[in-house]
Amino acid sequence: MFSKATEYALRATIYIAKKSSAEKKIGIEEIAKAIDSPQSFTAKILQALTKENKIVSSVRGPNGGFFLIEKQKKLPVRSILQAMGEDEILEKCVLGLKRCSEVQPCPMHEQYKSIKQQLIKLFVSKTIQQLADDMKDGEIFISNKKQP
Amino acid sequence: MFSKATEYALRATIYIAKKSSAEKKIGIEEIAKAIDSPQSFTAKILQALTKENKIVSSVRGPNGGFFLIEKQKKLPVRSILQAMGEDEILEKCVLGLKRCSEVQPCPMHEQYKSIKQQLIKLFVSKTIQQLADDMKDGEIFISNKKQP
DNA sequence: GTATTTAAGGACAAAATTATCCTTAAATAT
DNA sequence: ATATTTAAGGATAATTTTGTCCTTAAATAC
Repeated sequence: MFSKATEYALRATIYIAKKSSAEKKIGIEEIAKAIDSPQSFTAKILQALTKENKIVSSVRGPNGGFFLIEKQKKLPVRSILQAMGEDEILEKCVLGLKRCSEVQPCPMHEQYKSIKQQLIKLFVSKTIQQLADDMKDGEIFISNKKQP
Repeated sequence: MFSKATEYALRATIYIAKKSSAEKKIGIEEIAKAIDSPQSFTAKILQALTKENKIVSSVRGPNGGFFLIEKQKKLPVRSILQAMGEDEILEKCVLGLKRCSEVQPCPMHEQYKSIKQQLIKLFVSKTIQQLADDMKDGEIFISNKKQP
């Protein structure tokens, strides 16, 4: 569905939301290990998400790292897709037709329509915070390692 | 959602299903023009779909070209994804986690589950034939050109 | 048979994506 | 001030995806 970059962006942001706060920031090394992603590449991605502090916040130096302010935690998950420039996936025609629409529908359009709407709704209604909160019980994970 | 290659594969196969038969085969030039795809690249893709005549049939020489036999028209759309090696997209975790499952769900798993099921159902239940048939009325299209 | 038409197949090129590494800048601690 | 820690940023490399072009093979037409 999404590119690796966007998958890493989603996982990293959720992990940061869960594990950190303005008081307890979190470093790139821990993040990359936790979400099982290539560290340097993930750093680049977080750099993008941190641009203008849109999705993620960061500070440099000792005890520095990444974190989310309250406002950022309340962002819909879709805003991560937008920041990654991969938002159009949710709107796109399954067959890749530029003109596919209600006026000029492709053969999949009618049936795919409701699935698309649900996808959009999911990514708009769920906030970063909510996903992080869901993990609190320890029954929901964001790692590729086998849970004990 | 899908790679360009798979988008072209879907569009080309549907177009062939609609426009051709064992009696009236259809050439790569017409196909590529009709579905608005790069001709040589599309040829390569059809080559793959024609391998072992799995999804598409073809013959060379004058009046040769591509076509579908009845058996092929009845294949589910998903078989095109499978032939393109992109079938896993339907099953994959949205966050790209290898271990995401009912036992070890990611934070999106529960909500994405039903969307995934609908996606799979759509691609399994719809046959190539059905998509081609839907276009018969001239109210459903597979082109990027503006309809008059 | 020879020429023509059309897909098959191989080699290669361009572009995008994924990934690494090194230097720079900012913040803190001493 | 100096050293240390950590993200920011730039350069570059590897891989995958997308795309083109040319030759070969098969089928038909003559």
